[in-house]
Amino acid sequence: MRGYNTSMKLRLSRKQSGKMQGHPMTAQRRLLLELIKQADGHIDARELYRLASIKGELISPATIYRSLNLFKTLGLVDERRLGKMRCYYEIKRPSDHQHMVCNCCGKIIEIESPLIRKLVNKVQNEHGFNVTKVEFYLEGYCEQCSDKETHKVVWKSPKNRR
Amino acid sequence: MRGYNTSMKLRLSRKQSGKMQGHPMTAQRRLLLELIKQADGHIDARELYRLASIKGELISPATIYRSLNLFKTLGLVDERRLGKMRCYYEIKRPSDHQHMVCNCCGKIIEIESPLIRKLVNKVQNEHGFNVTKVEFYLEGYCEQCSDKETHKVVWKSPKNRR
DNA sequence: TTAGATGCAAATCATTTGCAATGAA
DNA sequence: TTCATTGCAAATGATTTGCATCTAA
Repeated sequence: MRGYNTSMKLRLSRKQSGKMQGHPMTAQRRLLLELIKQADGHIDARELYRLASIKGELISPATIYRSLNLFKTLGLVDERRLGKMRCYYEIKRPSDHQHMVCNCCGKIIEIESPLIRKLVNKVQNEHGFNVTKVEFYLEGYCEQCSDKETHKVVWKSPKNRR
Repeated sequence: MRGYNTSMKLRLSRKQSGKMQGHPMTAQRRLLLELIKQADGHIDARELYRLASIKGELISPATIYRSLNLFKTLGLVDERRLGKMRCYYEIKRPSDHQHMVCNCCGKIIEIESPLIRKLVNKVQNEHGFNVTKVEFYLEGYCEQCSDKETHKVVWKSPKNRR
């Protein structure tokens, strides 16, 4: 029995869809999914908050984390922890791909190789282990940064460590 | 093994060695390294604190973390983050080995395969990326737990999540 | 003697949670 | 209507840091 909010409230509540696998599709969830898609992979909670804010849609951190957890549960997004950094989220894709992060510029490079699948299968058979998640993560210096020879300096920067 | 110490102070300060690559070898550091060695891999800060306490040697968390960081810098230990869990430490070893963790019982299985090195080399060459750290981590269910069919229940337990 | 280490408590940082208010279906 | 979601603020839990006090070399 209340009308639309004119101020900081979410504008894009168009109710463009019904439920989401049994869970209500809210404006916040729609926007978050949207942002994750647009981000083209590798976006974190903080960045989602920032982008939403820029769009004039303030979503509380609690909601962001709760939504991300829901998306994970529903299999809509994948969560990756790259190094000691916070978690990154990306729309779930069928292909196996892993990541490589540059310590210097922070660039994230995706890698894909049949060797990964092969390795997982091998391990799975040898140990009778039922693998549900594969995390192959490489850290180092990308081509450009390897030339700069500024590693040590930047590598120590708190900015890159957390 | 307990109760042989009356005061809370560190007893084993025998100054059994000089410096440690330029850094003073203190009783705390000696004990921590000792514990990490005895742990036979995969021990975390909390467990180190607990084990030290049991021995009657109270080492402050701050010192534990500071020591672990030093050990890492000196290349004495390796730090691994297994899943969302806290970091685990192990004495540095020459061989490449990675880990597989059971979601159900928490067991940590080490895996080793020439495929890993092969994969890293391949990626390195293809992308001109200078790899400094390899983290290959598998999550799933070990042989025993796969049979139990109690996955869902235990899997959700907060105990396993953090 | 003295640079560097320790302990303590307070500070960070990411994430979670309790609860009352709000909103989707 | 009704139950799930949201926002807020407080709680958590791991790790870090400032500072005064110790201690290895």
